[in-house]
Amino acid sequence: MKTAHASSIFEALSSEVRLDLFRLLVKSAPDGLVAGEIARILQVPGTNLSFHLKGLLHSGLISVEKEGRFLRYRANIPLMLDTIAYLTSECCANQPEQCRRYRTQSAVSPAVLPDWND
Amino acid sequence: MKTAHASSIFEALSSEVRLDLFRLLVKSAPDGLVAGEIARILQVPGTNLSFHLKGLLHSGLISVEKEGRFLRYRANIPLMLDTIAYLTSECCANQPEQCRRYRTQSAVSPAVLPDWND
DNA sequence: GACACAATTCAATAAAAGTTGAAATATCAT
DNA sequence: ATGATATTTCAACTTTTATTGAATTGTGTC
Repeated sequence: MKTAHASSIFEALSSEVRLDLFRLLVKSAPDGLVAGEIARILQVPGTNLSFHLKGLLHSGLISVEKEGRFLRYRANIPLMLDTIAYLTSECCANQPEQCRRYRTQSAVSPAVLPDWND
Repeated sequence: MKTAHASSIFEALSSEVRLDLFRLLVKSAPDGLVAGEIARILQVPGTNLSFHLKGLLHSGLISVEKEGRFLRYRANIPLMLDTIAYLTSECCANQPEQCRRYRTQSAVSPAVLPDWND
């Protein structure tokens, strides 16, 4: 995976609306959901949902299929697996041993992380 | 990991400059690099680099340590591993079997992906 | 055909992110 | 103390992203 594509995928996941949306589609796999259902579940105005769906589509993280007058969206799970593989390889580049050393620990002590309720 | 933190991490990785920066720090682990070295390697003006370093710092993906008049930055690899774990769990939520089915395939045929040279 | 429904596009606006040069802060060397 | 170096902060500006209501497109139903 190229860096440009990877950063576009992270860009797509960088909004809480879009992250929630993608997670919802993952949970709804393999059937997916039509736009109206998504809007109702996520409590997002349709026009705004379209905006975010377009962002996810552009990254390739979701796909769409026409179904009568509905549009059905699905998560592109293989691409997510590729993204995970990219992250894994970038994270451990040149030193797989280093990641192995960390793998059993927790990420970081709470004190050094920003407060996510701000 | 909370959704808000996860999306903030993806936000941090959503810029190619910051993604390159993070990858550079991963390759430089565990020593890390001081700001000046990063600026020289990545060919980014110091003032702009500071801006992006702050973003990565805020997400928790990198850490900083004072070293005389230098500031040394390091990748927070455990947090990246947590992020990978988050993605893995979100991606396969409620259907680990589905991800297993995909794992040996390639992500998607090139035709349905946007052109990343645009 | 006329009407209702699903969803998008458009236009306007508000808010946030990115970039740059100049100024400020802090440390080291003489 | 003075000057050089490392890095950040500040202020101004440009660009991009997010949100919303109104208008548009396409499909199904009567």
